[in-house]
Amino acid sequence: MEIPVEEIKERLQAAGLKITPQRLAILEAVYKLDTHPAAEQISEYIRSAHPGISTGTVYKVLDVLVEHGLIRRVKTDRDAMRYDGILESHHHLYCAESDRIEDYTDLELDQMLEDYFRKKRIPGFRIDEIRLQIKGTFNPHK
Amino acid sequence: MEIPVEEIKERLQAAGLKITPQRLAILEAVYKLDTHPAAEQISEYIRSAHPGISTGTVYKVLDVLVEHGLIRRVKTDRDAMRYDGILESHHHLYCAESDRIEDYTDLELDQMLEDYFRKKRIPGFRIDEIRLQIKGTFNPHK
DNA sequence: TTCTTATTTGAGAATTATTCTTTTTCGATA
DNA sequence: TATCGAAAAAGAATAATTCTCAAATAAGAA
Repeated sequence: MEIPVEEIKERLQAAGLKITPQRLAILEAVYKLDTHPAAEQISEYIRSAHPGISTGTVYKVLDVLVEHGLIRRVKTDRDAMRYDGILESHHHLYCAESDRIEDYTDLELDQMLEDYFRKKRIPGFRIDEIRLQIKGTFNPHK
Repeated sequence: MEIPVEEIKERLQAAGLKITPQRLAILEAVYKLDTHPAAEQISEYIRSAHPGISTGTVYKVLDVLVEHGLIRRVKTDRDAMRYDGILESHHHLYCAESDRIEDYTDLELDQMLEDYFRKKRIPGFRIDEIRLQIKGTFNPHK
């Protein structure tokens, strides 16, 4: 996912956020590291080009970006919070062995789920969004 | 979910685990607290009856129980890891407002998903389990 | 039942991830 | 370009969890 800096600036601005070098660097990092990185890995990545950015800033900026809907949190059964720059509806493949998370997009599936829950309501609950955690193994021994 | 102690002992034994008062208390607590408790809440709960159990032990025992498939981890977008004593296939309703997690069991849905993924394979990935994170709001204003 | 041994626990220090506080800096509008 | 409120830096503080190691104990053997 290669997004030009201009586009990133526009997104920040559209969200009503000031454009700062730190925000640019961090948002760009989330886009580039399409491995659902943790804050730690984002820090590490941006430090090569922007050595001055403090850890606290990374966390704060990530929070702000999540609050303003520019990125998403992805939680695993493991340790740290991870982040995802893709906003389109999608699901995740989790591999416990490798701790890898991959995106899974499937419009047909989404349609099926939407149809299903339009008919079958859940009493006392209004659904905003459905995400599948698909657990399994990458490259299973053939 | 009221499970007799004998049954809990059997489950531990069936998993090849020694029966200790700590394990009994903790597993019982996860069953009783059917609110997807965090380690902290489990600690607090069992301390009333078993004041001596140390925090480290709670974490260690929870790990062991997860490893042996007696309970499950449930992670939210928020802070701490939470635990779930229900092993039957089920999904979760997340309410960001109240931080509540409720179980959602739907065999028809499970069947639909199973049928779907039997036909539509994901290349290079073997599915073990699918969990839905259904995000929304409890008791939406009518 | 008592013994034996590997397993488990307690205690608290250590680590990790994250948040908070204060001061300083800086982006954007006028 | 001056101003002001927002954002960042620094690092202390907190929360959740893990680790270490000595002491206790469950479960099978004798």
